Amino acid sequence: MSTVTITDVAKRAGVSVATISRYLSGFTVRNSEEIREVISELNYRPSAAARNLKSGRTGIIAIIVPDVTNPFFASIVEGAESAVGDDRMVLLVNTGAIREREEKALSQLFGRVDGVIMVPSTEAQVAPAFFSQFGLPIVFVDRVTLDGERFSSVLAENAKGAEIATRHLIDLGHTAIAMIAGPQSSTPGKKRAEGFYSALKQAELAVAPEYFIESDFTEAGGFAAMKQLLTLETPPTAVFTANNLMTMGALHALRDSQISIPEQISVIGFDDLDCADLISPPITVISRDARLQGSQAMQLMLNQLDRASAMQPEHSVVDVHLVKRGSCAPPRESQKIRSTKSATE
Amino acid sequence: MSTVTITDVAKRAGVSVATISRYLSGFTVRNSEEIREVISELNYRPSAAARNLKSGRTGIIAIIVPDVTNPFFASIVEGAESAVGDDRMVLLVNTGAIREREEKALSQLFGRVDGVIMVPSTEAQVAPAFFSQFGLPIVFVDRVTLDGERFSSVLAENAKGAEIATRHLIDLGHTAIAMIAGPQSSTPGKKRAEGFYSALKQAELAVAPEYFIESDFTEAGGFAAMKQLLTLETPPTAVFTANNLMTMGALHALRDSQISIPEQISVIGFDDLDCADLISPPITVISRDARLQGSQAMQLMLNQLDRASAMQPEHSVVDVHLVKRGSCAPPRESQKIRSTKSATE
DNA sequence: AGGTTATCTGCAATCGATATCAGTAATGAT
DNA sequence: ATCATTACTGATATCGATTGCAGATAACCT
Repeated sequence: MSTVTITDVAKRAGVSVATISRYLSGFTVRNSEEIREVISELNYRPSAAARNLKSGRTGIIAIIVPDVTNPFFASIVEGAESAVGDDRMVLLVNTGAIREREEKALSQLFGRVDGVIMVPSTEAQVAPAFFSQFGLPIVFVDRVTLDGERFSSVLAENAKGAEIATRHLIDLGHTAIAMIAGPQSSTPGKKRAEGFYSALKQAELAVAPEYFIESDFTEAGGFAAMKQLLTLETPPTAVFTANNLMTMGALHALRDSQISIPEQISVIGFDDLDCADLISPPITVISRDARLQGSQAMQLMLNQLDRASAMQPEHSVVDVHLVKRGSCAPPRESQKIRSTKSATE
Repeated sequence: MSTVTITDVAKRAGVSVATISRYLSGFTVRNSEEIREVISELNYRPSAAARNLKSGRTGIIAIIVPDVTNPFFASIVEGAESAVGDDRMVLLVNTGAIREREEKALSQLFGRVDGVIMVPSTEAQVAPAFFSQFGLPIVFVDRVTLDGERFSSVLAENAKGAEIATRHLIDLGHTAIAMIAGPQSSTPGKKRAEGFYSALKQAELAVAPEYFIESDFTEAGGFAAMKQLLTLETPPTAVFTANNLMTMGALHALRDSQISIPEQISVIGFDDLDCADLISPPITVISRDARLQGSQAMQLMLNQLDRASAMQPEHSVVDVHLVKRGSCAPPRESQKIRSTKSATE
């Protein structure tokens, strides 16, 4: 039960600790057969702590996410985990999107891990810069911080995706299009809003300020925002929700108010839902491969770790694409007329 | 940039390393003010590796799950994470339910962590026994292994939940009830099947072997199983799916075959779905608090770590309850006649 | 003042592995 | 037989912190 060390193995095998160490490192030693036996007999496992101390490496890569129960972040984590390789492991930190916890995690992590993959909750974060000052590599996923250019990152085509979504609604004939946006202090929140405005501008559509609601990427936020849109004198005929959770919230709000989709309102979301195709109607979304984003982030991390330590940051971007299902349709004639001046059914 | 050690601090402050160490451990030292300054000036962080080596503790608790992208496991992880406290962190291992990877993780983990919280994919697992032989605490969540009694665990009321689900269908008048079960080699797979059979037996209903399909807790498995049930000469009028993913799969199969719920078949699942209430009809399920399961598991782990090391294993069980939504209804008359011979209401 | 605590300090051993360095045995070449 | 080369081996310093021990200083008591 008490821990068996390399010294115990050496004694038992009648050689020096140096020889055991060499055997473990793959060098050829005289009586490797006997050593193998002694090791399995004593059930010896080299102490990771001692190795860390000598080598300065821990073999652990941290991944910091706001919330693993969000399927999107779970996929990123899973992707990163899948790419980590055999000789390293992943340490997960869940911050609940609370900035203090992010910073505290970062400081606790120092010395325990070889690098950090991070999905920051806000761009205003400064800790990473401070952190990397000590030479620990950081890779950002999905979001960056203020000085994000200095670090490797794997983003998504946020603006493009939002543009595609908005244009899809425009092409269907909608002119009263609302957006339930994410926090403008976060990368995807900001970029998706930009894409939305850009598409409207290209179509020369006026932007009604009450059709743009900045929410918080949570289901409750999406619910509240949708409810607010429904109280408007002339509610929009289509709505673009900026992430999966807010899409869920908006759908709940619509169901709660007994508004039918897409007859009364069209809905398109950014990021797929687990059950988007089981909902009636199936929900049209902008989708991208979150798992790939995670594994690419890990790849970038491994590059920094294994190649030269002073490397240029690499930036990678994953594709988005439109998944047409049944939640978007042309506005009804009455709606189109209504949209400018009159009331609801 | 190069790492600053306790020796650097000692030199700069003009005292011995022992004094610095004592300062860090909270002892009163003569010139603590100056030491504080030097530490922040040099931005000194004690090396976790060196501490680990001396103390034998790592401050890291591992959690091994089959798949974090399964919302149920994600909730367990989140719950565990939330209860870990300030001076420890959680290391996540995703095994993809592959047994080799589980065992490999276990052996890699040894020496890197203070304890392991594990959701084993099969009861046949023997590695944990081998593992705990070295004195590392293990807590099982949701599932146990063969010698599970010897370790702490946090299970759910699997059999009871399955019984409630099945009885709910029986009470609605169903007699031709099928179950899409999980692997009988896993705890929840087995227990839920037991609950199913037990409820049928209490109602004195015959058990048709073709109505019991052992699947694998995956969406694809649920899909295939449902398709198979639909090919039967007399398909069941109700089906109980043993986990969230298989429920999704079954729903996809039913949609694919254009079978309407609950008119043509009633569906009840074990474990809630993120969007169970957005699907039409909303899906009735047996639900339990996975997050709580995770946090309780962490609590049990902390007990073992902080209290006496030679402690009796503790066993905890979380409640389940029926969430009635719209996917279960009495069988139609025509169906009832077909199924065996008679009916209830 | 002298003696006894109480409080703090530095030295050095220690945790368990790795890596350097010098040393030994075996092999081959001449 | 001698020397060079190859192929291992063992003793030991080292990584960066913690801790037992003995010594030093200050505080307290009679």
